[in-house]
Amino acid sequence: MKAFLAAIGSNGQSCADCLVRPFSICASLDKTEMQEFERLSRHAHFAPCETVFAEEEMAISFYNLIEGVMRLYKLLPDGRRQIVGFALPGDFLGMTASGRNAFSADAINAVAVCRFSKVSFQRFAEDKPHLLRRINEFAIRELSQAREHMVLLGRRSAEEKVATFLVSWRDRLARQNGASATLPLPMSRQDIADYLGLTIETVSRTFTKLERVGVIEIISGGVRLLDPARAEALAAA
Amino acid sequence: MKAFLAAIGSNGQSCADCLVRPFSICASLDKTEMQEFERLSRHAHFAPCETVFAEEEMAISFYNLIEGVMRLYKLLPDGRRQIVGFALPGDFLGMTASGRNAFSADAINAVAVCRFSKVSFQRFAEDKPHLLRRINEFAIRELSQAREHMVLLGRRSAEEKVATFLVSWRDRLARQNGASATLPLPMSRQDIADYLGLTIETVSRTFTKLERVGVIEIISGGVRLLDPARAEALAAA
DNA sequence: CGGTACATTGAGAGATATCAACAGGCGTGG
DNA sequence: CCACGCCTGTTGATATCTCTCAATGTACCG
Repeated sequence: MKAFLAAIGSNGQSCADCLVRPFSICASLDKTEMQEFERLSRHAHFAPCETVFAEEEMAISFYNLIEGVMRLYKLLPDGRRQIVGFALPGDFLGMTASGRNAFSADAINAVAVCRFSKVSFQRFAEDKPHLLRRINEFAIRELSQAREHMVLLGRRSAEEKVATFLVSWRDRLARQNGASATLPLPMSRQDIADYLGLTIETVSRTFTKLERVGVIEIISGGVRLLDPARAEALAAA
Repeated sequence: MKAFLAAIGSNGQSCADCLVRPFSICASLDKTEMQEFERLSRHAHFAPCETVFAEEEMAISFYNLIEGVMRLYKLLPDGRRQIVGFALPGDFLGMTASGRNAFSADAINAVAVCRFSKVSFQRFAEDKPHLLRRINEFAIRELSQAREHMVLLGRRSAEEKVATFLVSWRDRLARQNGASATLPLPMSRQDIADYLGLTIETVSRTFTKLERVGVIEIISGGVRLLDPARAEALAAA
């Protein structure tokens, strides 16, 4: 299962053989731009649970996630946590409205990123409308995901939340690896709970329930989607 | 109270005396660009409860909201509704990832918009990186609001939700009209409930409770914030 | 083999939803 | 100008879902 997720992404040193390029903002760059762009970037690696950046911190870098999964979250003063998204290879992080990060980002498993200083990135992007448009598309896609998630958080039951999560996680992974009934879930139950606005116990119970009715099989490090049609129905659109 | 909200925005025919320009994407345009831009736009008016555009519909226009308040919402197949935001004068609507609207938009009170066909807008914006960047900023700001709202939906109690809503609604209005203890609430209790992921009864009870403890006074068409500090404390950051 | 962190399961409490009745404001029409 | 009806909002009683607290189980790692 680990190998499965590790297969997403690239350990290559060069953009030329970067496996996530087609999914990343870099896909908008031509060969020459790419070479210039490559010189601006530094690879960085993070171990599981390491923090890549924290909320409220000055945001001085952009990141292209090239390998691994990250959790993006916000904390309330009393420690309650809401995970606002999981980042997968190809995702672009670091855009802010205020200059400070709007959320924190941790590595869930081993993570590799391309890091760019904002100033050099912005100088590079300045006169490249195609890159700006691509970044804009990414922002709009995230916005659309965020709104979809608001519906989940505000209006769905626990069962619908979990089913929706599994189905859309499958769909996201499928875009990179092709379809599979076996879903790796590198994040903990607590992460899933904080993503869905539930407690860990409710998530656990709901998983068990879905297994009992034959929709999923709980396996080490993930689940197998035994009855995807049923799961989609439970997700209620 | 109606006059209060109507004062936001402009009935003027020309961009030159448009009151929302400094808040809108137009602020990034110089005088010449503005004049060209003006020729691309058509004013349109919507009566309370009229739908400006609907989810899933092909999105062929962009909109600058210049007067009034709109509710932006998504529906589940069984009719459950989640309001993903309220739009105020200056807000820019119509960006999509897929070409289809990700949500529906209704006028709450009398609404005036500048409407642009996407094709002419995109032709106009093509070689204007400053406009692209401005639009990008708007998208990122919305993204940041969306994530803040996820925290509210997933992790806050009813009382915290209502208090947070009142405080941030006040702050949004203050940005346009200056601070005031009197908050117009042009949206219905049902709208507020669907925004906060609650039922109308819970919203009503919570308003009453906040009034009983002296935090607000419920008045026709809105509330008066009697104890803003207390409201902020109840909002839990 | 024991410890620790994570996950599951159970019992009970509590917050919010649901169902139902009532009140108040506003416009309409007599 | 008043009465009626409708729509929105409020309040109450009860139900239910999810949370909380607690115990047990399980996998991984030293």
